[in-house]
Amino acid sequence: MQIPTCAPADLSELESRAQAIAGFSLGELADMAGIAIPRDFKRHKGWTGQLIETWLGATAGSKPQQDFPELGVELKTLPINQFGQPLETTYVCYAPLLLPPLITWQTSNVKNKLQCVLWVPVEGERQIPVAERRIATPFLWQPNEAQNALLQQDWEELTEMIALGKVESVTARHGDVMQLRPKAASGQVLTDALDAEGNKIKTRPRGFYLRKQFTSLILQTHFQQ
DNA sequence: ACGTGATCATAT
DNA sequence: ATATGATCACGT
Repeated sequence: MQIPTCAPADLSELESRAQAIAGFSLGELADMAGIAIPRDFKRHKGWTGQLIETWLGATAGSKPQQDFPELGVELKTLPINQFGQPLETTYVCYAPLLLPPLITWQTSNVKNKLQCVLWVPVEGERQIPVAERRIATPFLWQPNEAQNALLQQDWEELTEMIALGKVESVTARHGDVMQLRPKAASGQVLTDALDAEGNKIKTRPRGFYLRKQFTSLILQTHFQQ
């Protein structure tokens, strides 16, 4: 098995590549790719995601769009426990705090990113050495009507808060399936936002995250069928 | 025990 | 500074 040298030409090629790495350990995949394996993720938090990107042929780099733009697919690795339940929330995208005036759910980055996701569940329990953690079964997901409605509802609630200049009163407790949380290198990083009077303020950058309960439902729904 | 808020590495 | 890849770790 070899690292692909180009992006997958179509959806079936992406799916084949994903199925091909299922069952392998992170150590095996890293060795075959000539990538060093960290002892833990304290200083290597995105390591698994980048390893899987390499194996699937995603273009490296940080673009505000999908990982496979020509296929309209976003890649997400998801750390799971021995029962197949998510261990972490899932980052979706940066949250604009100075809202484009005509933004709607339909035109939002969240909707765009979540239209089609290739989920790659990976064993993530800290007791398992990084090299021994295995890739579970990857699968493509598109939100069904109910899931889409939940996401839209949360996006609209959170976006309205931002639009009303109430970013700083939003906590991670808002949102049923998706939350807004700080997303930065440290608590000292500040970006522009608006207060309730429309004045520019400085606040911590935020990102949208999917709650574990929601990604757990996605896994359950997929694997029960 | 768990989720929230904080944090780490890297590219542009 | 923005944005990607996320997990860490403390307070509740």
